[in-house]
Amino acid sequence: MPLNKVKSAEVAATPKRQHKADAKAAAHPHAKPRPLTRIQREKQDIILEAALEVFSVHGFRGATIDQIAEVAGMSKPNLLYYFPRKEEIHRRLMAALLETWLAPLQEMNADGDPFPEIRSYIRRKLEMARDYPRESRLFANEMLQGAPRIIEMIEVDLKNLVDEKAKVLLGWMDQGKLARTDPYHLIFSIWATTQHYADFDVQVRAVLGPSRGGEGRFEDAARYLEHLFLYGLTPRPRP
Amino acid sequence: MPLNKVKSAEVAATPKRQHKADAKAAAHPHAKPRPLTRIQREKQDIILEAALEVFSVHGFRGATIDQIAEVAGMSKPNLLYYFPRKEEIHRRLMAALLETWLAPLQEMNADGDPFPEIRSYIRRKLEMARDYPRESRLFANEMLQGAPRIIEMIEVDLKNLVDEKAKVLLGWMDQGKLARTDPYHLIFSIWATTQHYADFDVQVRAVLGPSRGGEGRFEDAARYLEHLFLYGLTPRPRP
DNA sequence: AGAAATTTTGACCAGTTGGAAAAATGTTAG
DNA sequence: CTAACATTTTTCCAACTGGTCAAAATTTCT
Repeated sequence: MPLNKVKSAEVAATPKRQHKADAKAAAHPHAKPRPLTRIQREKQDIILEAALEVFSVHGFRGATIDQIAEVAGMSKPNLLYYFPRKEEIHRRLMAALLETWLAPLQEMNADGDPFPEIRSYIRRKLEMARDYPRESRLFANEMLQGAPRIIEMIEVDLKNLVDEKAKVLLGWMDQGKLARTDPYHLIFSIWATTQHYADFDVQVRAVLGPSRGGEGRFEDAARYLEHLFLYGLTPRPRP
Repeated sequence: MPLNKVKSAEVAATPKRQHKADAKAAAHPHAKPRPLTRIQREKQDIILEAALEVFSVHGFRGATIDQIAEVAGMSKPNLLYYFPRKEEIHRRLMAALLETWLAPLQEMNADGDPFPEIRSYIRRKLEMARDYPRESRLFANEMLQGAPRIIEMIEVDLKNLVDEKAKVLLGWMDQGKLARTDPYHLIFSIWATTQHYADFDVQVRAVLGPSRGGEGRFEDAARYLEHLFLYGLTPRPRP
């Protein structure tokens, strides 16, 4: 018996009519799902894009289907024709997000040298914060709520990946190529410092002020982080 | 004319009856506000505590008065007797939060030596993440939404404080006591790395696993961060 | 073109939400 | 004790929410 989804055993107190698609799928569990039409793919993309916009700001509970529909430029029932329920939209978004999210770390290569590898990992994460801030906020929102909808993926896929990369880091430390520190917290600190520029963007810009809060802030951040992770704050004698 | 609150000039499309307290205050702008009774102070505290619990998880929009009332153990109308509207509760929470939030940075002392000062700043922030995770999440939630309700405080109070401390850091750098880097991003990185342990707590615990995800994780984090900020990741020859 | 399938709309619904009003119940100073 | 005040409960409401449904409009396929 699978350990998850135990909830389905609950007695359905309210008989809750099912959505057409659900009903059809239940009737013919082996019916091949009709391939998506062009319109279906296009509209689903529009909806997901709009949902990203809304969910990333207000979180799951705070976002409404009406809002998403409005941003997507369609009526609520029309939106619900493509996604039978709010949760479904969010689920799709999160599934896509997790893949994007893991990719940069996956690229960290054990055969490379630690500093180029770590440096370009930081760069990639910082670029993601710059180019996909909504995705970053969506993820943060889910985390703040205790990740109820993705905890399993975090506990399995993400954990496995980090375990693997922590070993890589340990390997480098054993070879004396990297200071001996906690590889897990090292990874956390890279996540934290880079995602900060997406999640706390308002604060960063407000504090930097108009003169330094422009696009250049990402380059400044990259330079600073590079220095921090390489040398820390101890002053070094001028060459 | 004050620059904020311009919205009151909007034509009130719906005549929206005002709350009793509001009406009273408007009628006698100089009437001295009756001092709070014991019960009032106690109940307000209970409500704020409950609101912190709920707002920190679901954000402003996602939280409901009913939820807060239930956590506070009272009826919704009863709660509304103490705080005329949802926004008011949130405002009070944020005002109190900001003070708590700025305190640790304020303690950073220009006359001290940079490393002890920075180290203990990191410690204090990490302790806050450990001891007040809900406050941290409340703050993060507000940031994710673009800080609509506290942007002014961020732009003024927080910015001024950071400007001041950035000067302190620059002073240390000029004295050669601290590596020359961007003081603003230095402060950001301290915020990011420490608050991460509150805001992304689920993730941290999931990735560390049961063996290392216990309370000890904060000590591990402190050790790691100390090393990171002091020396970075460059390996140093053994003494 | 015309039938079949897909997409869109408008009307609708039950439950939730923020909030108001008033009546009922304490509490306290004189 | 009792009048004045503070607190709590009950009832209520309009707007919003997630979601359904049948019919109409449009697109696709033959």
